[in-house]
Amino acid sequence: MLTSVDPDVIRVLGDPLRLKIVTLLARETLCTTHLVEETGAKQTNLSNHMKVLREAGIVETEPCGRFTYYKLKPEVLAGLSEQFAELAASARTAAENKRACP
Amino acid sequence: MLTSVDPDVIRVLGDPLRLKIVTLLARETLCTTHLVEETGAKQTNLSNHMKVLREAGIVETEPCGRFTYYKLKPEVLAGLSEQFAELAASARTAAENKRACP
DNA sequence: CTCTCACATCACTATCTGCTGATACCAGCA
DNA sequence: TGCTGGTATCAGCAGATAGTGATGTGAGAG
Repeated sequence: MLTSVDPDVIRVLGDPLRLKIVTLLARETLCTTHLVEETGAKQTNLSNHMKVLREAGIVETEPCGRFTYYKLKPEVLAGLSEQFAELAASARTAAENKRACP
Repeated sequence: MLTSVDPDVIRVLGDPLRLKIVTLLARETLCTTHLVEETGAKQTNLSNHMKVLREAGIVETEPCGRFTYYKLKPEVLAGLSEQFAELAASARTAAENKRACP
């Protein structure tokens, strides 16, 4: 089945800074301070983006004393991967399915 | 290797209407008239989105008389799928890689 | 040739979105 | 209990973006 991908998750990942955050978090679990160092972005800006990522269900927070650790939810990325794979597979056969000119 | 995904392609796919177009094109090759029928969007609006999709390298155009057929480039979607799969795989091991609090 | 139709481009507007500084909140430490 | 440092929230602004109507272009049909 061609389960249409959720536009919201993709839109959230479409921002360059957020995608960088996700790439960093794919390597290790980090807290905001680390992300500030790695990305060079302001803390406020990062906090906003982390909120967006959290509300999109892409990351989870894990308080650790005064720090907040962020970890990726791999199943979300895996789901995206699968849905894009389905789209790609379907697209390969779509070349012959040309609807007649109206 | 953790090849970072291209934010531009993802951002382009993040728009609901564009994602719907891509989903439709994954099923069959269509021209603008068909897309207007299927999506209910104005022709001008669709033309704008098709331009964005074309410039992002996601679709190809194929003139057919007065009509313009759009077809997906499956390799782009397949590439996305692969990159998200890599991110997901890396994220699964990242839970243990917790950097120490600063 | 002229008209029609499919599509692209232009100009404009309303809205959204990312970034920032100021500030509030909250946990641990002295 | 007051202080400090890490994080979240708020308000505001500038730039980006989606949508729309008017218009241009180009290929076929009559």
